[in-house]
Amino acid sequence: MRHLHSLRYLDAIVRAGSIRKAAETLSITSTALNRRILTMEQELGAPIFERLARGVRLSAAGEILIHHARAQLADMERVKSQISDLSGIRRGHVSIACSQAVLPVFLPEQIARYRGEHPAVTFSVLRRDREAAEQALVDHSADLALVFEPIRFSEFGTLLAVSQPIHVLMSKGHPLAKTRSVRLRDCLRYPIALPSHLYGVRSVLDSAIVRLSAKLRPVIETDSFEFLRHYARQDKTISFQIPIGIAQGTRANDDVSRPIDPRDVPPGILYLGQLRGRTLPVAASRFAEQIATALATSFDEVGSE
Amino acid sequence: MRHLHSLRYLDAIVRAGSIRKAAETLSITSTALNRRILTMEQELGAPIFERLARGVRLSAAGEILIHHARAQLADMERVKSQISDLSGIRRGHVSIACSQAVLPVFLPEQIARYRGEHPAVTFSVLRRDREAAEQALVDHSADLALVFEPIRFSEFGTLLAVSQPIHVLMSKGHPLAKTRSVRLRDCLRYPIALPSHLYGVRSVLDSAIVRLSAKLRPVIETDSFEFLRHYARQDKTISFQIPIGIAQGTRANDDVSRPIDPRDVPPGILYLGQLRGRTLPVAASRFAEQIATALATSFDEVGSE
DNA sequence: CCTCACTGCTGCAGTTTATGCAGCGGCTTG
DNA sequence: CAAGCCGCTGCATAAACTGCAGCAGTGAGG
Repeated sequence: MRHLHSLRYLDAIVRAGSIRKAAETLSITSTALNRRILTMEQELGAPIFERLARGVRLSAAGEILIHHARAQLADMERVKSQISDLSGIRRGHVSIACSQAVLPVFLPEQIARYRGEHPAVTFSVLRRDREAAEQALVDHSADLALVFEPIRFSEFGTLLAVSQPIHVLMSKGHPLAKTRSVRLRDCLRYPIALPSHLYGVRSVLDSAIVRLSAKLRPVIETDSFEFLRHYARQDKTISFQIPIGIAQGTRANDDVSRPIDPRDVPPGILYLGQLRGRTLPVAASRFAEQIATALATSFDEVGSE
Repeated sequence: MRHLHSLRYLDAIVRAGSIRKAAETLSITSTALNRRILTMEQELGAPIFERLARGVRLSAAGEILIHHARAQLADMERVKSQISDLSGIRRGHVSIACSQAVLPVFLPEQIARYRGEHPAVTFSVLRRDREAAEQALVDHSADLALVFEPIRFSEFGTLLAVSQPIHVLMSKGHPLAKTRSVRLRDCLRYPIALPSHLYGVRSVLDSAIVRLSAKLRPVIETDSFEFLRHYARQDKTISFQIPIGIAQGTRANDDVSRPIDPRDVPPGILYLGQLRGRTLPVAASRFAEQIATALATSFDEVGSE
């Protein structure tokens, strides 16, 4: 819709940090962009940006406005998708911000399944740590978030929450693999590879370790689970992961996982959520329903709030 | 803001029912308006209006769009008011839809008081029956609603609810005025003037009467409380009203009011509310706070929901 | 200290978009 | 069947937007 161009421009400037850069990405001249901002500021009666030597920064008024603008843009998408839906065409776009754990198995499966039914729907998958995921909801760069142990909750509207007990990951022949369930103390006797503090698995482990008045001494600390998994296969280190991140039933899998005894480490929680109070586009809403049922059937649901 | 013109036009057409009529009220030609709609429909990929011989009517897609448009327009007002508020100027506009009962005394007082502090704020007061009040919230023609015994609740977000026992209204010398409280049966012995079924007072009375297995036989039935009050002064009829509608402590008042015994007629409830989930403009929000405290101090608050 | 790269901003000209006028055909109503 | 609306279209005009070239201000780096 033409009438939203100003808002799109605004958004681009905020993201780019300067009018000229934004003009490039929008493939118009900085002149046009600059003028639009000037007229908007005049209409508004207040400056939207502070002018700095290296670009522009949102003023207080601008902060309010950009929030409104992004909401408008997202809402327009929703309207369009609802109208498309009216004529029977299930098209649209779903953007989802998620923790790494759902990337290898769960999300690919789910998206493939959804697109099997609705091939006209496209997806964006944003890998975001737990704090950034909520931010993505706020600035409407994501419709949905699927996050393990999120940090802040103010703008997060929970759709579903499921329990995710921490599992120990190791190669097949590892001594810990003998028992059904593993005690945390036993883990500490082996070299450990850990995800960085950004991740929920780590924070759950950390607080459990504190209660044990022990200390985690990781041999490897990384923010790539990909690396973690491959490394554990070579060295005899152990690692940790949550069930949704573990490929179940794949044959060519030399890795073994065992749950940690819940007395030692309480299960973490995986949240499916959206921006509080927002009405999602049709496609996003349907997809959310799908993964909600998928989650609810595979894992234990946790009473929300 | 210029970029919202299309939405404003859209809204005007829906209200007017035809493009030509709307064009008049907008003081542009029908050509321009028509063209805007056509291009919007093209951009949208779906017709917004059905064309009839006598004008236009919203299509299904149009219904979705107009809802969005009105929300956007209202939200822009909110943004503007928040930005004005930033620079310390408390300006803005508050539109309130309300039952008649608050018109004579309560609302004039409250608005005057608010405008005493913030003279730059302007008001619209829409007298709406209980059903139309909620409709006004939905189509954003009102920010707030102050309604006695509303009918539907789906889109109504309650801010405060206070109890309003029904009072009997009569002229000074009336026999019923002797006691502190009046039984309903006693009222039935006198000629009665009643508001029409549109009003909450009537509906509360009606259901109470049914329980008494008696019948109301009103001498006068009207939708004007103004008339009701003046008539009761001349004839010896009695009438009914809720406390907030009764001028308390004014000297030049020949009317007397007595509460009906709560065993006969349970108190009705006066609701202050807004559109569920909407963020109000600053002025409306402040004003709502003011009347909420005013209501809470004068009357008994009722646990919401 | 000076240079240099980068910023936002402005006057002018060209282009695109929106508007207004007159008029057509279709429909309902009296 | 005529009158009165209605939405819609071709054409000319008015308004808005865009692009080019160039200016002044600012901060980083040598």
